Amino acid sequence: MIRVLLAEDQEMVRGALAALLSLEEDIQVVAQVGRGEEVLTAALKTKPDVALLDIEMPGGDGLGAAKMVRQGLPSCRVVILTTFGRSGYLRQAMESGAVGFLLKDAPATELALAIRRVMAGERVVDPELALSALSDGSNPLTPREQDVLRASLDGASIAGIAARLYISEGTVRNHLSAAIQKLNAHNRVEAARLAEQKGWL
Amino acid sequence: MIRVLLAEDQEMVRGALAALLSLEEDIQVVAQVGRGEEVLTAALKTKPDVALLDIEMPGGDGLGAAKMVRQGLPSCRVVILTTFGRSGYLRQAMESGAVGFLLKDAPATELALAIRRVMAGERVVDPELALSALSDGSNPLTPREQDVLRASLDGASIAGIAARLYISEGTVRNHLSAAIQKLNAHNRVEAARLAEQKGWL
DNA sequence: ACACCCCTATGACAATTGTCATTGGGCAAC
DNA sequence: GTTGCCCAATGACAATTGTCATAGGGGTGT
Repeated sequence: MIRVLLAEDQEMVRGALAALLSLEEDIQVVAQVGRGEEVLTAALKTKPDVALLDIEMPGGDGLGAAKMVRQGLPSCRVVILTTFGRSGYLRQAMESGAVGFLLKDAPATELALAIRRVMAGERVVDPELALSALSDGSNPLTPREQDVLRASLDGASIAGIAARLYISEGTVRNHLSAAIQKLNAHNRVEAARLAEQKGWL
Repeated sequence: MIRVLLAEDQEMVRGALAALLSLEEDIQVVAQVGRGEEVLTAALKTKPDVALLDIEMPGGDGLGAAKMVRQGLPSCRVVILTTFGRSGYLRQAMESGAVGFLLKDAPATELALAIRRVMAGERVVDPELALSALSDGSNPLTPREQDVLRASLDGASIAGIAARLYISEGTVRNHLSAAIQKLNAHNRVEAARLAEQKGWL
């Protein structure tokens, strides 16, 4: 019996995935959580064989949770299950010690298969996504550039960003200008959109 | 036996929801589709009692599909199941003839309950969301203002928007300026974000 | 017929934004 | 200890963006 921990913030989706997995004879969902920070605690308590983690969650994302699980319960294999096929996410997931990376777009039948495959010691990654992660290269943005772009996402003004980050407006404009050029964008909004799309923020 | 049509673009979520519903003795999923344009055809062929529709789908959104189902198969009750609790979505859903509006954040147990309730002739809407739809009022934006905001979402320049809509740059700036004021924003990006968040685009 | 709103457009002005050159401090690699 | 990178800052300049007044055409409703 494969013991699975399920982390996913949308309750209805989580419950539905649990129902899906419960149809499999050899799989048992032993824990369900809806927040990143609850993952490790639940893992330590229930000792699952596989942790199935969403990335976007309140209270700490699934990538951070993956790292903590690897540390605190090395016997547990981590599989990321996410909506977005962002190359940066895949890269971070692998660096965090995940052995699987699934998209919610994939057929429902893939889920149980993937779980069995990681239990058999294989890695499970959509080959197309793996390719795009390679061709996209790694994140070219410095930490500060990521900060200013993240702060640009909701339409804040330069003055607003500067205030939020406690730096001068000129510095904000310098970072933005650098990011815009690295990403081949024409303004900060496009740059922020591009960076987010690749999972670089 | 309640016959249900399921429309949801993420295959894994769709399959999982189907598994969830199949656990109920009195519910049967008779059709599954992943695109808006497939909804009506499938509904006419399988004559479901309830159509469970996601909003964001490729090939025509769930709100348009709801209207078509109401027209083509009046006996079928439409329930919207969506990630985003946007007041504009709720309003449009009701205008499209939906009798239920569920969030994917809601507990998984709610789903079957909601289906049974709409079959009993009730309407099912999150009360909190209904309130915010009332307090938000209706969409204050003119069609053209919505166009320019939608075109602003991806960070296009004024020149780019003007080209896309075949109007002069000056006109674009007029529409944007009007929208910014109506939404109490400080620039077009913030305005676009606010409008999208309310389901006004 | 008239009022009203929407769309389109222009010109002018002010404010914000993006670019570039330059400086200086801190830190890590070699 | 020198090189290189990141961060922060300033000033100046150019480009883009937002505001406002104004105006004509088209459609709707009364």
